[in-house]
Amino acid sequence: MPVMITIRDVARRLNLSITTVSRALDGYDDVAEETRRQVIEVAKEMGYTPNRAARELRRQRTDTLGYILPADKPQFADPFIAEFIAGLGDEAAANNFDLLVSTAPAESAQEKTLYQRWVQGGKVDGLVLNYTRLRDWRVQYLAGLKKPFVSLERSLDAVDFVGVEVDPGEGYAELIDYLIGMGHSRIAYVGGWRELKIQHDRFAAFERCLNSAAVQIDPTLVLEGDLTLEGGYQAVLRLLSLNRPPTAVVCVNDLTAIGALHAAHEMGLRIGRDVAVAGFDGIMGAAHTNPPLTTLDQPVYTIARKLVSLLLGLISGGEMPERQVRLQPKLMIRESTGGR
Amino acid sequence: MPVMITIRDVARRLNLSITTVSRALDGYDDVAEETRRQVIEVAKEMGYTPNRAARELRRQRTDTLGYILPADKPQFADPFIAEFIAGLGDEAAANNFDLLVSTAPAESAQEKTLYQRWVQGGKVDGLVLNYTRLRDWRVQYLAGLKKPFVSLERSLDAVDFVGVEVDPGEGYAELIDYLIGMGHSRIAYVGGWRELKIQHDRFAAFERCLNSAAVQIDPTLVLEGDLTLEGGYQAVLRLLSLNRPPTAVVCVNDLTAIGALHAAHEMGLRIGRDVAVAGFDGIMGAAHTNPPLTTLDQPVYTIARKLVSLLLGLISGGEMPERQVRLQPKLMIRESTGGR
DNA sequence: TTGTAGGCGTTATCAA
DNA sequence: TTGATAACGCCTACAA
Repeated sequence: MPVMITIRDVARRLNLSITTVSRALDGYDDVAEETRRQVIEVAKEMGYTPNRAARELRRQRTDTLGYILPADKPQFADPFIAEFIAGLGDEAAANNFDLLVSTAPAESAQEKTLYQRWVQGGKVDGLVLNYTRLRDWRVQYLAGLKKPFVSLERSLDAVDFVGVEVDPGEGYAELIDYLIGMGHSRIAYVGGWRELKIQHDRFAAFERCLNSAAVQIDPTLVLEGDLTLEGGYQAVLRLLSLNRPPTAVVCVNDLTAIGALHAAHEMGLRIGRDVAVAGFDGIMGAAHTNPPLTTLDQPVYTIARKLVSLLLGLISGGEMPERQVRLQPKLMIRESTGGR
Repeated sequence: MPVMITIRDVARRLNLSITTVSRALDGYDDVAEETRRQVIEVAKEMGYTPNRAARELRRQRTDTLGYILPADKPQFADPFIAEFIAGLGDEAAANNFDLLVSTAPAESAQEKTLYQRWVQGGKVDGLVLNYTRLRDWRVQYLAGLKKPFVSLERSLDAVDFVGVEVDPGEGYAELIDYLIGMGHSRIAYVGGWRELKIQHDRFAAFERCLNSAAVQIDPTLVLEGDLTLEGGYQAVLRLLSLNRPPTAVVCVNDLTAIGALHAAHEMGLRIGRDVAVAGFDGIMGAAHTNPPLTTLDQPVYTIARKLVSLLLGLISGGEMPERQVRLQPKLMIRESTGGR
């Protein structure tokens, strides 16, 4: 058993009350300067660190934020997730908050148990959601308990939405215009789970753009992946094996698109010439795929920091100068679609 | 402020004492079956979850394990780390423990503060270390406080070592034999920070193998990377620009090797013919690089689970049937070195 | 089988 | 400027 040094030990050593020690360390101004100096010195020398559990119990807050990745397995290897978590962690740390991260399959019993443990068990002061579902029990649950949360993309359940939204409309308009300009008319879409807000929004924008350009959407060219590399790979293998395969594949995210690159490669196609591939996200590394990937770039890291900053505002309960942030992704044209 | 439901609320609702409720929920056998049934039902209905802070304070343990990734930035995108953390998390979860993860640059003040906060502040019951340094203050610190910890690779400071070690000796012997058999004599090594135990051990094994095969080591062919893709890329660009470039490059880990593949690709070399590249780790995806990567495969996920299982043994303080686990990596020959 | 009461280490209120 | 004291919510020896 490691020795635990408590505030009592420090107080005894200095012949002070624990009250004074506590206040000296917390920077209250009703402590004599000399006393404070001594307290800080001795505390440091003794290696005293306040006990988290005790402090949390007393203060009724944890200075901890939570993020539960909705995935079957921990997909930290997904660069989008890695950037996202890095952003959350950095902004949290910058405000002296910890970030608790875990994983649970979307809509699973496990997911509900985990949220309940964290929320009702008081493990976190607030939560960040992403991969929001159109109807999202998490939103209803948290809103019902008045537990602070923010989300990337608003769910239809969100009455009082605080978070960040990325509008795919203009970006897709640009992308589709460009693809059509390159002579494509058989354009496929590899999406994600249909309940996902991003899938819904992005595919709707995609449809809208094709319609307004009077280009037919062939239903056999619309496939559902799972946002992973493997999903993109499998879907595009199928697409390219069709009698009349597409000449361009628009993917709901970059990972899917990278899987698409693999598939096209394996089928012996020249990417950018025989078939065009585009992604969405602008993850680190998208510029360094083979060939470099055309994508709609959104500042994932910055978005994550913004989400935390909004969440902290919500927790502290003060005035919120802004409650929603709306962004446009930026089209990055690279060789996977034949370049400019 | 979200409503917090405490054990008191449940007790009041049932006209029972909190003692009885507590014992009913914790499965003590001195509770009437009927009482227990009611308690469980009402607790569930009210959405009661024990307050973590209170429970931890009372029990003087947290059922939480910690892992601090020694890196400048969160490198969750590193597949080795992703697998490692997944293993830690899964084994922890299987034993009803949480896993707390954070990042701090090796040897930084930030690293020390974080360890101190977690250890002295009682945030975690035990810690997992990897990327152990030859002289590692973490080992001394934790051993001094008698705080349970395990490590992947033993530090020279570890008096009473509990953890997993992977011995590169035999694997490298096989690899070097094979490379020499393929006609290579100018073999480069791209390593990591020299204080790292894995760098020390792997490079020592590499040297030993070349010596016993009476192959000269050209010092200009030994470079220090940083275990990242970018580091491997830069190092190999330099190597291949030498007047007398190497014909084979052995890398301390797979990520470095993948960077090496990029560099060789960019220099227009045919990998596996003009230059051979080998890695170490056997990360997911190593078999799917272009071309597939020859590597020394170690079961990262399993190692991580084993580490946690050892740590839990240490924490519970019972008999430890095994305190050290030693493993041999397995040579996987693929096209990046020309295949068989 | 159930209840009473003490205390885990902190912070905050109030009095000295 | 400092100190005594009462919670925070839970678990558990001990008493009933």
